[in-house]
Amino acid sequence: MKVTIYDVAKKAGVSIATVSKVINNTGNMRDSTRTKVMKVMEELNYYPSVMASALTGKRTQTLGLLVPDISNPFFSEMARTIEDRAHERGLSVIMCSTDEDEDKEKKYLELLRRKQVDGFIIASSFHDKKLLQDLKSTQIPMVMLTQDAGSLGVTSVSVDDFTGGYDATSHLLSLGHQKIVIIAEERLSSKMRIYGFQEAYETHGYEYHSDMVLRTTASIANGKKCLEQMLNRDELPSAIFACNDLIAIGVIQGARENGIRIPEDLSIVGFDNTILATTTVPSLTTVAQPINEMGRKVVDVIVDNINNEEPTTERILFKPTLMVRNTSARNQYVNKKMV
Amino acid sequence: MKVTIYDVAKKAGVSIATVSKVINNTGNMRDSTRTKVMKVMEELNYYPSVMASALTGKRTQTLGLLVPDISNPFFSEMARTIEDRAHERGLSVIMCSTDEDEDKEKKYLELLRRKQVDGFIIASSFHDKKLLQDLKSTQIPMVMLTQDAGSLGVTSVSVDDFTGGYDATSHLLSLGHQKIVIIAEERLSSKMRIYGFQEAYETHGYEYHSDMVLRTTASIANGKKCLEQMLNRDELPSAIFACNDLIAIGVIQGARENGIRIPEDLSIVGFDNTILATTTVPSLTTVAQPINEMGRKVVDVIVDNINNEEPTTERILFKPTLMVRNTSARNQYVNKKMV
DNA sequence: ATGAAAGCGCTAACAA
DNA sequence: TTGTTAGCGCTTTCAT
Repeated sequence: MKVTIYDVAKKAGVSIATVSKVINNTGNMRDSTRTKVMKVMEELNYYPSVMASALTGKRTQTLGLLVPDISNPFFSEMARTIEDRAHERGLSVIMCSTDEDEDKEKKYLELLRRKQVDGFIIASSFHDKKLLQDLKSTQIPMVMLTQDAGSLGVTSVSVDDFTGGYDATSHLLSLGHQKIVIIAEERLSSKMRIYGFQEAYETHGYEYHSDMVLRTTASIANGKKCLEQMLNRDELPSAIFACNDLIAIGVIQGARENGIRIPEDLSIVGFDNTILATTTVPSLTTVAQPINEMGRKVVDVIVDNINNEEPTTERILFKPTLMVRNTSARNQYVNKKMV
Repeated sequence: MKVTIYDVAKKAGVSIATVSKVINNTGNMRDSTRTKVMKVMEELNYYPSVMASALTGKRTQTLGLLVPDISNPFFSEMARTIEDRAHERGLSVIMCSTDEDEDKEKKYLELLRRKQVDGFIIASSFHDKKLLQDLKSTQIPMVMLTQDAGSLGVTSVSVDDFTGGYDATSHLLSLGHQKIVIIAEERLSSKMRIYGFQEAYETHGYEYHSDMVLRTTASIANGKKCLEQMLNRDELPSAIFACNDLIAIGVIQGARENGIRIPEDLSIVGFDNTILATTTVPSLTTVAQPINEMGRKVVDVIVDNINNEEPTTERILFKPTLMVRNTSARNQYVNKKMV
């Protein structure tokens, strides 16, 4: 059977209170006692039960991480740094991929609450804002990741999506592209990128039309689909700004299959700078999010929230960096004109 | 404060025992009672504590997943299917990336035991076999994933690595390559792939030398390093079989940077068939592991183990599939001879 | 059909 | 310095 604190106490000839003290390294006692107890714990291969200790009001030492899809490299890279930092801070993490599905959001949130996680890191956008509101009212620490909390009044760690969108678009615009399509997701972060897109258009003195925006969800297949859709409608622009690398890769693949040369016929800029951006050919021009710093920061913030009474409501914005690689080039049409 | 079973009982005007029964859907009681209690639970927003219930001998309903690195697409794709299936079966999963580091292996194993996970899925290879032996002796259900349990006598879910190695090598050999280098990891699965490699050599009537084997750990950077190392020593073969896609991609990148054409000058075969295999150019010839089926199966096996007294010890082997794409081609040298 | 009470493994006063 | 004891929120016999 499982070794309990009683077994240790008995074998060490002390009370369970004493054992508890050595486990938690609290209280005073003779050195010899501490040593003896530790020795017995060792011998018995004793592991204190986190369950039991959590039940007495201590923490469960686990974090809930909600992401849209852990198999999306952006989130798996993020998860990795979160996991590492969490472990450094003494916490484990339970992962949940919501697919941004309303039922799963609810289900996983409830599940994690039942498991009494010490805090939530929410990188998945919620359809039902009320769920988040409810969660907030429970006082369980929570931090939004990759999406500004905005109205919710909750701490968030994200990249400056507006600027990212602006930079990507400016890059394309200054390359002579005038007809650019932005492929966005249905999330707040995409919305901000669209605003950045719009702002860049206006700054450069061009006119922005809302029909430059295409919506989809993050996957290679969907990126390809968008490209084909444009092709069928004979509306292919000279450049595409995809709101994440997965979609961008899909566009690249679709282009290749249809004999469209990149970047000669079509320029593409992605977002995230995942591993995929460097392994594709041509390598992908994309907006980098500082994944490691963000992952580390989000854990530090949630740990602070767990340890302090007062929840913070700061909105932490990281700086995006445009990584110019090989899928973006000067608009041929403009070139010809100039020649 | 947190809503407990007592709050529900009080408000519903029943005892906690009754509430417990409706939670677990056990025992008999008047329909009206059950309904009333459920209504109160709803109103109070009551979530039974998994902690407390686990303490009374029930399960924690969580699985521990040990992988080398969750940001490796192979493992993140695997984690995704595991997570999904686990949730379907009512379990959550705590992820731990060990980096195949001896200290982390030990630390995470202990951590997960303290958290009383119901079972372990171990996809990370352990340096210290004794840890695994100890774990096994605790009777906590465990399943090895992507590595045959072999001597341990524990259930395992893996791909037939020997055949995978054999197929990849045969493919290359029959393409006229005689000098092939295999880049392997320090894991059991790699070892089996090497044996498959060796077997293919022998079957095809060629001579196998142990200096055809290079060792490294899974990363793009390491793959590139291996390529450069061969280059420096002027020992570049006409084909390389990398034991996973990450390494293969690194080799491709290294080759490109050094002006080596793929597949004209160098053929490459990877292993795993991750998302990377399709996004690189040329697309990667690789040995596919049925990730989804494996992930699903491993959860089903562990759940069975949790529910039954008797631990199983079956070794489940999935069939690998060679995906011939564009990084492997006929050896030029042989071609010329034939012409 | 319902409830009282013991106990799961641990923590934290409070006593001794 | 060490031990006693009352919970923590729940399950589960065993009474009623």
